[in-house]
Amino acid sequence: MLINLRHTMESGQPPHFTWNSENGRYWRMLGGRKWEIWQENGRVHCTHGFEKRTRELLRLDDDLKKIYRRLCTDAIMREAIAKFRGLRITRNDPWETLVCFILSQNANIPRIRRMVQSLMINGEIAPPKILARKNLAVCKLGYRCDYLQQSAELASRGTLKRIGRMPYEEARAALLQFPGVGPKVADCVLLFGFGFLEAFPVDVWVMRVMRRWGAKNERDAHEIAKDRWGKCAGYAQQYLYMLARTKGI
DNA sequence: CTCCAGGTACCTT
DNA sequence: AAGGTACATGGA
Repeated sequence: MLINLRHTMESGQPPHFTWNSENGRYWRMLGGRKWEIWQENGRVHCTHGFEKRTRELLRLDDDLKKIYRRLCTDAIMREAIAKFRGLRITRNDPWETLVCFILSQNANIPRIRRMVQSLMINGEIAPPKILARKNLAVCKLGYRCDYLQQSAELASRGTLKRIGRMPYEEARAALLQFPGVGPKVADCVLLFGFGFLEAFPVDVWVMRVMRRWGAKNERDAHEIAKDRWGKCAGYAQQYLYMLARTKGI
């Protein structure tokens, strides 16, 4: 099984904000139990009883080799794949993903992580109904606080459950109705929360790389991504994001 | 002090 | 349909 756990867990995806790194292992609480994941001799291990959830989180059923064959048609992508070989897209809880990326705007990863951690109860992000009426002044969310609480209100009506049953385009339109959710955050939630691998979040880093293919704006970037990578666009995005960040593109 | 950080909402052309 | 700006907060 091809996977690099560190690249996967520490690449700005939701686990980067919701999981803890300790002694070379990763852990979080779920349902009052400690869920631990680690890698030895290439193989992924997890706390007994979490095998199915681990498989889902790390998308171990994705055929990474096949995805690479689709992506590695040019030098930039080949470089990214060589550098971050084994990086996988993760599949996370939609509500937690929505919270992470509403908070992500105009913040860096350490700060996003702090804000997310401040919203946790028993190791899980507080559910919509709680968050909607909780006083979040001590959480230092800045202007994102209103977005979050209004989105929590909307989510508390089962909206995310319904979105989960929609096709990609419809789900995207529905997510854009949430306060504080624009194109970038919507695509992150579609990719990391709902598992749509065709989603292509365009942030400042990805946009910088996409200029190499002639993209002048976000619309261009999406069009190019869809043409070149189709249902693998989400994977392409994650590799380009990591490459841009480490190379300072 | 200024600039920037996995953007969005809102206001002008 | 594009382009510009304010927005809280904290670290460099």
